[in-house]
Order: sequence, then C-alpha cells, then structure tokens
Amino acid sequence: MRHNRIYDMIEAVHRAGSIRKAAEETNITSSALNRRIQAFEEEFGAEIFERLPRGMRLNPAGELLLHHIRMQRQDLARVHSQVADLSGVRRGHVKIACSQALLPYFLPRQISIYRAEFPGVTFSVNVRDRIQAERDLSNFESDLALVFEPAHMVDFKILHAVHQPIMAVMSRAHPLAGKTELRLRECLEYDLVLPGPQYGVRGLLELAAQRAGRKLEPVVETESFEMVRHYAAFGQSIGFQIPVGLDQLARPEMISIPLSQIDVAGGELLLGHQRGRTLPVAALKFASQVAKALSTR
Amino acid sequence: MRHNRIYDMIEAVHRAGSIRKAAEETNITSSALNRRIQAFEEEFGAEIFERLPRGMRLNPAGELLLHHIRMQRQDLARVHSQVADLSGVRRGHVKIACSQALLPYFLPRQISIYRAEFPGVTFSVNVRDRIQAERDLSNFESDLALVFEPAHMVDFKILHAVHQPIMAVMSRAHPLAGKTELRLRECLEYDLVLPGPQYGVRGLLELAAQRAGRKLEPVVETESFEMVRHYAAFGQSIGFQIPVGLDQLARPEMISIPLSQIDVAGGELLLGHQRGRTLPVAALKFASQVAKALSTR
DNA sequence: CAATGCGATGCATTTTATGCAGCAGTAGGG
DNA sequence: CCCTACTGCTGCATAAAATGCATCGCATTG
Repeated sequence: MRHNRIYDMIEAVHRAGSIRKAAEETNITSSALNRRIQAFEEEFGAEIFERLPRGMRLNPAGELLLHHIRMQRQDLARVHSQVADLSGVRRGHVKIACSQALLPYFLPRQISIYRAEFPGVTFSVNVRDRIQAERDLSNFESDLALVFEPAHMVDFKILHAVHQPIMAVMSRAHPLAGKTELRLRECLEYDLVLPGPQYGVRGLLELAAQRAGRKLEPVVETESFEMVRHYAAFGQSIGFQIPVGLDQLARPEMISIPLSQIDVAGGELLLGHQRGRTLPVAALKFASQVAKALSTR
Repeated sequence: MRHNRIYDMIEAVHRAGSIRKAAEETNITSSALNRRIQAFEEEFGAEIFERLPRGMRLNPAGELLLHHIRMQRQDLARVHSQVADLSGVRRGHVKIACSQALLPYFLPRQISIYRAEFPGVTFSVNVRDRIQAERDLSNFESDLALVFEPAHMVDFKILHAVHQPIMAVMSRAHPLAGKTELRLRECLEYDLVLPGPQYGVRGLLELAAQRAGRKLEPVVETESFEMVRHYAAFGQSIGFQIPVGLDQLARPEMISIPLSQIDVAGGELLLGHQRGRTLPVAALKFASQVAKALSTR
C-alpha cells in the first residue's frame, strides 16, 4: 500500500540500523528518507528513534509503534484476503513456520492439494525450530506455525493438536527390523543417530533415557532430519522421527517401528497462530485442511 | 495523522453519502477527493464504494475496510496514549457512553477527581440508552460504556458490575416518606412518573408489575431522569431511579426509599469496553477508578 | 422536459517530495 | 593525535504529486 509507505520506511530503518543503509534498500535518497522520518516524528508527537553516532535505534515509543505497524499491516492483509474471498476469487499468501519433520512429505502434499483448488494462493514455508517458530508468530513473520512440542506457548493459539509417538527408523536389514514395537533399551544396544538438543524428539528421548537410568550417546548428531533418516537407512544405526515426517508409502530400504509408549510417551504436534489475531481467509482455510489431514492420517 | 488522510476521506464520504458533500466537510474540492478515492481503490485492488445516481455507498469490501480503518485508528490512539504515558506525562482522551443516571452526580465527580490528578486527560461524555451505548462501542465511537442492564452484550467486555436496587423517589411530604422499604403495590396506589420503555428501570418495573398481575399506568412518562426526579419531588407522585443516580447527600425536599427486593430484584450497572480491544492508558486508568468508586459507594 | 445533483476528467497551478551537495559530529585504527 | 569512514542533518534547485477550476455525461426528480 503506497499510502502507508512511511511505515515501510520506518521498518526499513529499524532493520538496516541506519537511514543511509535503509535508503538504499528503499530506493530513495537518505535525505528524503531522513526528512520523512523527521516529519513523521513531528506529526506523531514523539521521537521514535534514538540517534546514535553509528545509526538509529528504535526507542520504547518506536517499539510500541512498530508493533502497531505490524499489527495493522497484518490486519490489512486479512481485509484484503476477505475482500478477495467475497469477490469469489480466492487469492492470498500464507506464511508458515514449521519444523523440519513436516518438510519431506506432509507440507508439500498439503500445499499441493490446497493449490490444486485455489491456484491464486501462494505460500512461504520457513523452517524453524520450536523456539524460533513461536517468535516468528510474535513478530508477525508467519501466519501459521506447525511445530512438535512447542516450548513457551505464549502468544500461541492452538488450532489443532495431534499426538505423535516416537518412531525408530532403521534399515530393513537391521536385526530389530522384524519387531512391531521396540523398547528403548533394545535400541540402546545399537548405534544411534539423533537430532540436536533443540529438537523435541531429542528432548523426549533424553527424558526417557534418564528415567531408565541410561544416557544417550549418539554416534551421529545432526541438525538435519534427512540425515537422520538416511544414515539410519544406510548403515546399522537407529534413527528417530515422528510419524508425520515419514512417508506414508513404505520405502524399500527403510522401516519404521514405534517405540513402546511405556518408555516414551511421545509428544504433541501443534498447529497454531498468534493469539488474538484474525487470520486471513486463505491461512484459515489452509489451517483447517491441515487440521483435517492431521487427524485422519 | 496526516499520512492516513485517505482514511479520513473514506469515512467522510461514507458519512456524507456523496463525494461532493464530503468534499465540503473535508475542505477539499470534489475532484481532488474523487481522485483520491479512485486512486485508493486502484491501489487497494477493489472498489469500496457503489456508485449510485445519488451518491456513494460502501459495498461489502468497503464495510470490511471501514472496520479495519476504525480498528487501526483506535489502536493508534492507544499507542499514542502509551507513548505519552511512558514519557511521564499522562495525556489522552477518554470517550464514554453512559446512561442518563450517571450524569447528575456520579460521572461529573469521577471525572473531576481523575482530572485533578491528570489534567492532561480530556473527556467526551455521550448520553446513550443501553442499545446505543453498545453500538457506540462497536462503532469505535466510545472507549467505555457505563450502562444499566445492557441488552445484547455482544462486543461488550465487562470490566466491572455492581448491583443496583430500584429506589422510589418522592417528596418528603409524601404519605409513604416515612418507610424504610416499599412494596411495589404500595407505590401503585399513587401517581407514577416513569422513564420511557427503552430504559432499564422501566423494564424491571414492568416485569415486576406483570408478575404481580398489575399494569403500570404512569401519569408522566419522560425520557429525562431529571424530570422524573423533580416531578416526584414537586408533587405527590412517585418516581424511580437507581442509587447511582441519586445524590449521596440527602436533599431537603426529596427522599428515596428502596423497593423491596421481593418485588423488584434490581439490576446490574455495568462498566465495559469493546471486546477484544486494548484500551488506551487513560481510559484504562479511569475505568479502574470508576470500578473502585462503584464498589465502595 | 428542464432542473438538479451526481461522479468523472482535462488542464493549469500549487503544494509536496525528492535528489544533490555539503555540513558537523563521533567512533575506531594506525 | 590525526585521519578515515560513517553517521544524521540541511539549503537549494528540481521533479513529482495533489489540488482547483471548469466542464462533460448521466440519472433521477418534479
């Protein structure tokens, strides 16, 4: 929206940290930008930036204002979305923050299904760990978050929750491959490949191991769930993953077996948005599709 | 805010019903205003007005947008208020919709007390019946509503509630003046002066009368609570009022006696604001003062 | 059928925003 | 201790945008 360009400028200065840097990115001269900022502060009745020798930083008033700006921009997007919806054409853009587990199969499929019906809707998918995903919602950078075992849950309004047991992933040639359920102690006899400590799966496993008086000593620790799966499928190691991250179609070389609920209770995969906001139509529709898919899988 | 003038223009056109009328009130030519509207619609991506032969009317998209505009303006006012508050100076403006009963003593006193502490805060007080008061909140025309027995309560978030029995008001020379509590049937022996049917007091009395198999036949029916009080004090009639509308100091010529709770249970005086919004600092502080005053009277 | 009120538009003018060049001030490095 | 690099700020000429005026076409109204 052109008439609110001053808001974009304020955000640009905030991001860039100085008028001159922000000026480049805004395609405007620093003098013009400077005067716009000054004029705005004049009209607003208070300074919103601290002038430091190395640039500009938002003061508390500016923080307050920035939050308002983001709120109002988001709400305008919702209005746009609703207007598009009532004209019959479904347009819009949905921004999703999700954990890695959703990337290989679940989200691509869901987005593809949704876009088959509403080709006017586009998507941004950002991989975030559970902490970052929540921050994304608070910062207005995502409409929806789809995360396993979120941490704080402030500002997080749950739209849908589904329980996810922990699955052990291994090669079909693995000695344990024939079982239908595994105990944790069985797995600990073998090499483990685990995600880093910031991930929910790891947290749940650590907890279970501690309770059993054991300690997890992974031979491979990685940030990539893909690495976990493929390393496990390749060698004699055992990896772990939640069902939503595993292909519904069985893979020839890989098998997944649930861990006994006695050892590891599993966790919740949550779909949510920022508390207190009204979602754009597209995001809302997509969320309800995802919720349905999650509960019927 | 100058940079959002287009929003004011849209509202002006909406109110005036035509560009030319709105142009006068906006101190601008109709052509300029026309082009601003057109430019906005272009940028917005949809028409927001229907062009009728006699003027302009908001279409559904426009209604949606108008709501957003009002929301965002209100939220900006809150930001302003919070900014003023963190700079130490308490400034701001509080818009109150209240029923007539609050006018003679209660609100003037409360506002005066508040302004003694924060002279930078100004007030608008609008007299509204309970229906209109709620509409005022929904339309963003008031921050707070203080009403007796509100009707719908949609969009109405209760901040404080206090029970109010119905008081009979009469001259000290009245035959019933000596009693400490009155039954409804006693009152019905005399001439009644009552507020119109849109008021809560009347509704409660009608209900009580109906239950007793009687009918209210006022000799004077008026929209003015002041009229009720003074007519009752003057002649041999009985008027009715809630305690908050009566002077705490006894008046020489007038007396008020509670109706028995057996006959008329009384009703709730509610302080509230629009559901889902964050009040400006000044309105919030004033509301908490009023709540305190209501509960300790 | 004329009168009235409406939104839209072409064109000249005024107002506003922008770009350019240069100022003063501060932080960091040799 | 000075020098460089970076900052925000400002005077002035210019470019861009908004506005006002006059007018058109259209639909309703009396």
